[in-house]
Amino acid sequence: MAANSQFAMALHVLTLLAHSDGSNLKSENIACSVNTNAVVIRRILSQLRQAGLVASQTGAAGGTKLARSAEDIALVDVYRAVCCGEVFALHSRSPNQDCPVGRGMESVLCNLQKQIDNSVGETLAKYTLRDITQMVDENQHERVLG
Amino acid sequence: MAANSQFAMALHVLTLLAHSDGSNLKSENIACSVNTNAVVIRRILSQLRQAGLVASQTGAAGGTKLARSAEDIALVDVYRAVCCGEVFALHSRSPNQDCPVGRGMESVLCNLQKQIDNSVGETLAKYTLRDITQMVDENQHERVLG
DNA sequence: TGTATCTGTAACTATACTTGTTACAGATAT
DNA sequence: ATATCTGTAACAAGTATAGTTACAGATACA
Repeated sequence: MAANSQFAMALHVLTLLAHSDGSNLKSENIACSVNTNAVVIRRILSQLRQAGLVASQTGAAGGTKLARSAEDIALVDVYRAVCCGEVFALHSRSPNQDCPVGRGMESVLCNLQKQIDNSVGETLAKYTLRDITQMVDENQHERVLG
Repeated sequence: MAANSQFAMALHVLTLLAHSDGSNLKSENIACSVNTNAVVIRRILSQLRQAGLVASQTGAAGGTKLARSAEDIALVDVYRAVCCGEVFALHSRSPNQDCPVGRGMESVLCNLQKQIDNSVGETLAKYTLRDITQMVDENQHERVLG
């Protein structure tokens, strides 16, 4: 239990929801496919709900379904929803401001961080949830590399 | 002390080395600018050394200097050297293989992971250590966004 | 040759983050 | 009413990163 796997789990969850078109899925059933606890799933669903990607219903016969069609959910939307964090972190302690290099590094690194985040976002914007479901269904996993 | 800031620190270290052209820098002095412990710096230098980016000398009057000129060190080289890890992690437990979606997710996610890593690498390949030192020197931090 | 100074690395601690788990209040279909 | 679901708080466990201390080994230099 180390690195953040929320994006991976979120994509898995959404793929399941896309498959059960229209009907509510229970967190318990989703958890079974993802191989984790139902509460972990509900936590992820909570973030996806706040991002407007899914809609949940409480009570008996409740559950969660997609709030938009799979074609209208880009992977970057999922990425932003669970906000996995940055590719690299800045210094945990600020650099020494008495040093010219230390003084200048932070803003340079911060800008670089933003630029990398943008390129990740652009890559993830190329694919929709529908692309993922198709790859999972057809086992045409190569498409994601082409 | 949370996210991996080794790439940020490595870039800071290399920028300092690029400034002291030719002469050895002591880990203690580098640590002062980065605002951390000398051993933390030596650990990062160890990785940069293995990647052939710096050269160290033990003993009195020892220290570390760049092994190549700053123009010949691309940021992607630094990124690979400290191997910060992936943008997102795969499931910590494998998905349920009895579920069609669970069975298909892993390879799809793995391919997506590789593609993202490639786009990060391409972005970082655009800049060299010289670009960083210039931005730090001239405070033309905007360049990294242009 | 002896000493001071530096690196390289092991070992340990502290901290923080992620996940897993239990528990329970609130909502809702039947 | 009751069974069944979600939402969320609270806590435990595992792990990664960074910080720190300690010390062996290398080397310049008096």
